[in-house]
Amino acid sequence: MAATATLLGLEKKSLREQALAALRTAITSGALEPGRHLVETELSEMLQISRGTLREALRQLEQEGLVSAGARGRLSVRHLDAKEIRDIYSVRAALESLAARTLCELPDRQHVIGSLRAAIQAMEAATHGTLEERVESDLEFHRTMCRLTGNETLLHSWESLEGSIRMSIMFAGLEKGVRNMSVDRHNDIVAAIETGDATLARNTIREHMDSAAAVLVA
Amino acid sequence: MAATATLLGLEKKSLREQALAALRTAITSGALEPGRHLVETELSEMLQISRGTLREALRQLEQEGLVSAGARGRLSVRHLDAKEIRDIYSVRAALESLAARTLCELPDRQHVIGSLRAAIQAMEAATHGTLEERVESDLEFHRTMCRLTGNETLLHSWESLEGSIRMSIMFAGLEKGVRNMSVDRHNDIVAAIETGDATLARNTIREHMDSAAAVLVA
DNA sequence: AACACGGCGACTGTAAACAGTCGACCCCTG
DNA sequence: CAGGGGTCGACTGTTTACAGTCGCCGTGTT
Repeated sequence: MAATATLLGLEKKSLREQALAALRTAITSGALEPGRHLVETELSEMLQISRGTLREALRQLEQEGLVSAGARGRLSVRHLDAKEIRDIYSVRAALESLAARTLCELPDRQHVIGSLRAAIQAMEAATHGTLEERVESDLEFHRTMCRLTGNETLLHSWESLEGSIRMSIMFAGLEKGVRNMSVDRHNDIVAAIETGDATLARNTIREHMDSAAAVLVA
Repeated sequence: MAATATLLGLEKKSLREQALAALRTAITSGALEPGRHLVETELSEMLQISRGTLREALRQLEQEGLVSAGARGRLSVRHLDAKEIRDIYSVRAALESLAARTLCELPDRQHVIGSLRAAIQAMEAATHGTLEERVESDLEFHRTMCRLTGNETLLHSWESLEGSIRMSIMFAGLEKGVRNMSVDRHNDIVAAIETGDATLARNTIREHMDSAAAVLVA
């Protein structure tokens, strides 16, 4: 039963994880605006947790690049300019290109294709949902792609970047983000993977990323 | 003066940073062998720091992939098998390919070439040093390459992977690691960047990574 | 002998207290 | 009025103490 609960993601989350999630949401939603100075006592009071627990969460956030350290350990919400967004998307493109290429090289891609198609359906289902839901389903597709490679390191690296990606979308303005989630584009990616042509898949990903980044910094 | 001290890296390191460095060294040197269960009270006593401070360091280590979490927050030193090493090197190759490609696209690469050549000279100087020094100078070359792109996100991602890379080298056995640092290979990389041919540079990096990974898992 | 149960020890999760440091502001002085 | 010095307040760095939980082991029962 315990195992089932774990598999279903129902296990009690530690306060640290809750705090981490809450802070991520607060930052990517803009509740904590870029450049905002983060005061530990303030946050611990807001989240109703102790500073020690909070600090652990902040370390992870720091590692994810959502908060940056200033003088004497002062933390503030990271501020992204256009160049940084392009840089983030360059790295994202590199990682997802690897993912696509890896998937192309799998002998049996049926299961992969199926999972990706399911993720796209989830995106379609969210088409008329809130913006947050649409972004979420979009990221879920890409995360799934990385996960399906079976390369844990790749998945881990992508997830470390995920916060920055979310922030890019947030920072570039919410309306702009909408165009970033066309279902067609994602179908192209799946189709490319289905053919098994690694070069094609890589180029499709790269174009997808380039256009997404272009929209965000336009 | 304070700025100078900072630039020279002379600023007082916090206990957390010292602990982090110590733990990284302990793990990559094998003092804490893979699979080893990490007990907080044990480590805090060894390092002469409090558990709270230690836990912050452990969070970072976890994010870097050097330690993995088991049931109920139990941490242990990550165990790498051959597949994982290949996976790590796949991601490394993707990141460094991006770095090389980015450098190729710079209009003025003279400064870059100079810095890389200097890094190679440092490697040559370390040829007859200890194994640790050779590995260090090797990694320094690649880190420099990432840094010179000016893409902070890329550098950050690479540094997040650095611990895993070190662990790969350690895990695969120390003797094998030696061949991993041929100066010639690195000269090839610099030469490729100098030509400005992004495809050539990318392929050179990829070959370098492939052969390195092949040696490690042989 | 097998099994259920209860106490115990080992660890992690969390909180609260203590210490040190830097900057701002005010007062005092020339 | 300008400058020096000192006090105060706001934070972060670090430690110590407390609570909860799980597994182990011995014990008693059948």
